[in-house]
Amino acid sequence: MAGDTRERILDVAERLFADSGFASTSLRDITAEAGVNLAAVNYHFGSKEALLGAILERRIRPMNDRRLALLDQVEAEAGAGAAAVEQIVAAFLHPAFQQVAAMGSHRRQLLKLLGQLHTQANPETRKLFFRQFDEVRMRFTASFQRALPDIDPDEVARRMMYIVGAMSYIMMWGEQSGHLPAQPPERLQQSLIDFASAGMAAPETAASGIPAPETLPAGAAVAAPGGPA
Amino acid sequence: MAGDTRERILDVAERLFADSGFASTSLRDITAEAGVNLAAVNYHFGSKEALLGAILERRIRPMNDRRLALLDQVEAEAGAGAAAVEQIVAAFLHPAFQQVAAMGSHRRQLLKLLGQLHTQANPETRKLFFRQFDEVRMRFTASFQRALPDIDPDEVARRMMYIVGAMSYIMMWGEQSGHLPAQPPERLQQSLIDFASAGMAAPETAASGIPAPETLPAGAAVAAPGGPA
DNA sequence: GTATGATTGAAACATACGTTTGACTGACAA
DNA sequence: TTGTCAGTCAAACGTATGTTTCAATCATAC
Repeated sequence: MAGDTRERILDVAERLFADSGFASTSLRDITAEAGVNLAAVNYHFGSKEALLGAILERRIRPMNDRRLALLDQVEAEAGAGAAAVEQIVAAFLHPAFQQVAAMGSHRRQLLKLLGQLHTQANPETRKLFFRQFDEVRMRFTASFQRALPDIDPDEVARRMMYIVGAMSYIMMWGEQSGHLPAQPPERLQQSLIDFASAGMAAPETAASGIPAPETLPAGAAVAAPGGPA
Repeated sequence: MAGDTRERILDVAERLFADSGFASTSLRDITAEAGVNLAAVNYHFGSKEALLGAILERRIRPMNDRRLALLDQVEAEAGAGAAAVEQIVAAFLHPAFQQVAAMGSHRRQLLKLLGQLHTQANPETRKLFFRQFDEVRMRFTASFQRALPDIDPDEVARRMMYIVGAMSYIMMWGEQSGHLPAQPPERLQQSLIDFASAGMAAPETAASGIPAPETLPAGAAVAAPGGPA
């Protein structure tokens, strides 16, 4: 069992972190379930925090590499013109769905982990990690802007965030929502591509308009949203 | 200081839970910052977990009540016909933005807390809490289905999840993303309404289509997305 | 004023945590 | 055979945790 201990720790820790959160999962939980000694974590990774870093590294990097490769293809096929919005969206979403599918029964874990990153990991782990997304974000934003010259560039960037949010949410909670029939991944992916592409290409509303509910008489509101705190 | 201790605990705990996570925030952190005795939490709330429940109750219920009230208005104005998609979307999103705005400098906390709920709180707190969203979800889904009779009802429900995901994500991370200029809340809300309305009303792609990247030669992919684990 | 019940206070409780230690094991090279 | 060294192991370290205890305090009603 050469690199075996290390791998078992990674596998088990990934699952437990995702299920119960980073802070709520103890090294004793992990090592017990992995059948390794408690000290093995600090021996192989240095600290609990570094273990989290190793888990993220192992999963995220290949996914983002594949996103960039697909975007290269899409843009190459488009030649001098701009790529179709649906194609760019698909290049962004597909590796994530592929990743989740590849994790089999451990679906959702990667994304649950990502969601926890923001609040659980210490700032250094956080920053160091999200830098991995920077290139992906910039390349895709640029490609969208080329495909949608009429949309304000900042608005394009915001809409990319909406897509990330929608993707994360459906992957985390979609299959355990209960009130929705389970879907084959390809169908779900197509559904999200439909939604995201239409949203990304939506015409912009002029800056003036506050939507109708705001203008309705405030008396109809039920309760103030809590104190000032 | 009658109900004062209780309120101060709620305020401080809400902020610390949101910033550092439920498990990572100790009762000593909370009570020290609130200037109350350590035992006050267990006296007033019973347990740390129950404190979390009280925090959520205080914030979520008014927001959801307001959502339903706005939806009532929108549907009343539409009379016999179906309400406009944008109006329904706005009725859903506006109370959330209003809530966030009302929290002033503590923006994001509510939603960070919600994000953590899934992994941090124990299952009972979780279930008991998300039942608060059931009525909102069902009423809005029904309204959307009436406005979009051509879209499969399940697809409508899925798209509602996308909207929730996009909203949660932008509220949690939008303002600290760094690479996006800060926006006045009304603009951000309008931006999200544009995106969400277009996505909700998007035409459905036939079940057959797997998007283009899937069909590209697999050799172009960079790396397999990690092992089977 | 005094009794009563709610609230606060300081201290302790038992447990769980991440990390470190130092002895031990096994494989492989000299 | 001996030496080396990465890896494993049981045990302990110091600290932080949520919770409990019980005396002290406060407001209020009699």
